[in-house]
Parts: sequence; structure tokens; C-alpha cells
Amino acid sequence: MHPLIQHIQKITAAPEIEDDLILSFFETKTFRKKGILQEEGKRCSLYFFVVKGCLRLFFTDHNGTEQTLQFALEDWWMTDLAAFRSERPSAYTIQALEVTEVLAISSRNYELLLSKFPVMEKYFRLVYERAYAASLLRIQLISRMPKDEFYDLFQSRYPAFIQRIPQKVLASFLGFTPEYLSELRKNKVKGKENQ
Amino acid sequence: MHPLIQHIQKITAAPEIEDDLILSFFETKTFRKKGILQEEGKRCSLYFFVVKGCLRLFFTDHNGTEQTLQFALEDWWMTDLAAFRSERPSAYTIQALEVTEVLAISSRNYELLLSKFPVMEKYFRLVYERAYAASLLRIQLISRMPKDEFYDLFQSRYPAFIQRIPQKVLASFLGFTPEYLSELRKNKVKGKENQ
DNA sequence: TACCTTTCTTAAACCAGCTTAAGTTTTCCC
DNA sequence: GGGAAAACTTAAGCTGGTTTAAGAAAGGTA
Repeated sequence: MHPLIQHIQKITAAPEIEDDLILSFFETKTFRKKGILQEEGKRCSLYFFVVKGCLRLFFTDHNGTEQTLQFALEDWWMTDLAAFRSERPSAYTIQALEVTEVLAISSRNYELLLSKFPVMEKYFRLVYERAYAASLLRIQLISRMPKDEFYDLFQSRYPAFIQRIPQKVLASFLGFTPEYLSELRKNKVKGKENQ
Repeated sequence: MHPLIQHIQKITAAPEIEDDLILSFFETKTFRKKGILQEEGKRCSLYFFVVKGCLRLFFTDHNGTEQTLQFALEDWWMTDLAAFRSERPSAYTIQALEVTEVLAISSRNYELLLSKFPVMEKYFRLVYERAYAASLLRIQLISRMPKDEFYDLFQSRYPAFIQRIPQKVLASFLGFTPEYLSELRKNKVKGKENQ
């Protein structure tokens, strides 16, 4: 069974899903490492579901530094949601961090899918409900927790993921500079040695 | 027509809504200024829709300082969503900043409401879709923008709201100390005088 | 009106995290 | 395999924002 259908079933607990019909609204695409799925400033017409691999969403700040705001692993959705829903240009770039296979849906098909299948309305309601709750927790962590503790927490929660991504991308996601991350790592190693 | 029904109509563009039936799932409650709607650590069994007034959601950090993470004005929903959906104790306190009237719904009724009325499934899907998009923008602003600029932006976007809330609450929402906010305000006044 | 409590301001000392810059290691790709 | 580019490290100096502490203003209550 397709990973998207499995995910819908897992989230909604629906007993039966018209899988072929639902999948016909999507197009499968594969991107190589560092491939660009969405360019900053261009019309944002696609919404991506990650089947295999890893994406990141970022923008370039006034110093020319890339600021990563989000990652998407398997079973995650990614787009510039505000732009996608309002048919405006994307404020962000979306890039593959590894070879990545996605399902892509157009905004027209997204509307159709939701209006035709009540289970999809429920699915996205639940997906957003969770994503919104997670996003609030993230605001708390990123803005109220000392940066070194935030790094520790992230490391303990996603140890495998940290191995998969460049450190400067991780640093910008966590909200600090690569230099500072380097220093943190050095201190952690020292800490361990002294135990 | 009740503000909630108006809001559902506005968001979903539904032609007709079974308003009395839907409203029967809720209970109206009124809280005085500084009244507590939800206590940190207690079971989170209610979800609030603000009819009139203003709420805030906060927690107390290890220094004993109250950290405000969210406000809710008219037509906004508020609860500790993660706790509400999982029936766990709330990580936050919810308090009225003014005399506030809300609609409250229990988690059982929330489930029933969504399963019985497709329009409510669509309504919450859209509410969360927007809230999630807004939350991501907020992460960008709070973590990548200099604090003085973030204050300016907030001030220009919600000038009336700033008058309604204590400055120390605003400071903690924006992610800095009341002392620093005081300094920013002083500098703004100076800036204007020199124009 | 007076008293107590909370909020807001001011200013000096301090520090977490940034900037800059140079060196080292790894990756990319011809 | 070799050369260039990109990623990572290290360390010194700096700055935006916190901490601390004290006084002034505002709000609540009798």
C-alpha cells in the first residue's frame, strides 16, 4: 500500500479508503540531492508529501545567509502554506537534502480532493491540528530555552537525523550560527571526557 | 446571529448552518479580569472560543517569571491543544486579561461535533490551516528578526491591542524583558522628537 | 484619602551568542 | 587522483539584551 494511504489510515483510522482514486490527484516526482522543488519568489502551485528522503524550507536573509525554518522527513507535508493557499509567490525555497521522492498536488486538485472525500477533510484537519500544536511547542522552545539546552534537546530527540544534515543547516534551524554550534559540540565532547 | 456561527459562515462560506444544534454543544462562560480559565498542571478538558474580551496563555519558567506564548481576541480559539486532544494535564495557564465571554466545549463534545457536522470538519481544517501558517511566520519573525524590529512590527500591526495589555505581558510575548521594552520605548520617543 | 501592591522606568554591570578572520578538513567533480 | 570549493573549527573582540537594584508611577481596596 502507498505510504500516503497508510498515513491517512493511521491518522484517521478510516476502515476503507479509495486509494487509487485519491492517488490519481497526485503526481510522483523525484529530486536529486540539492535539487530545488520550489524557488523563492516564484508562484507556489504545489504541495509536497515526502515518500522517501528529506526536504528543507529556507529563505535568504539580508546578509545572504540561508535560514532554514523547517524540515520534512517521510510522511510530512511541505510547502509555503500561506502562498500555496493564496496563489501568491513563495517566500521560501524548498530543497532536497538527499535524493527525495515526493507526491505533488496542485492547489486546484487539493481543493477538489478535499471537497470530494470527507476522509481527506478529516485527515488534513488532524494533520494541521497536530502541526499547529507542535509549532506552538517549538515557539516555546526556540524563544524561551537557552540555545545550548535547545541543541541538547534536539540532539536527544533526533540523534539519527543530526547525522544526515550539514551542520550549518542545523545551526540555522536551531537559530544560531555554525561557529556557535561548533563551540557547543566541542564543549559537549569535553564534558563527556571529564565524566 | 451568534459570533461563532458568523465566523463559521465567514470561514467556510457555507450557505446554511444548523446554528442552534451546533451551539448546543457549547456552554457560555464569563470571566472577570485576571480570572483563570485553565490552571497549569490540571486536566485540560475545555476548548474556548472568545466571544468578547481577551485571553492569554502562559507558563511560569524556572525563575518564576510568567512567559506569555499566545493571546486570543474575539473569534479566536484557545486551549493547550496538545493536552486537550490527549486528555493530559495542561502545561499552561489560561487567564482573562479583561472581562471575557467565551464559548466552552468539552473534548467529548468536540469529537461529536466534528463527526456529526461535515461543515465543522471543514471549519476546523481551515482554522488550523491558517493558524499553522501564521505560527510558522511567527517562528520566522521571533527567531530571525532583531527584537527591536519585531517590536516595531507588532506595534504597527496591532496598535490598539498594545494599549489593552500590561507591558510586562507584551514583553514576555515578544520574547524579551520588561526592562528592555522600556528602553525600546524610550528610544522610539527620542527618535520621533528628533524628526 | 491614604496605604499597599503591582507595574514601569532608569542605569550600571555583566554575559550569551555574534562577527570576523584565519586555518583545517571534507566534499565535489573534471 | 588532484585541484577548487565548500564545510567545519578555533579564538579574539564585540554587542544586543539580561540582570540587578532602586526609585517613580499607577491601580486596587478600604
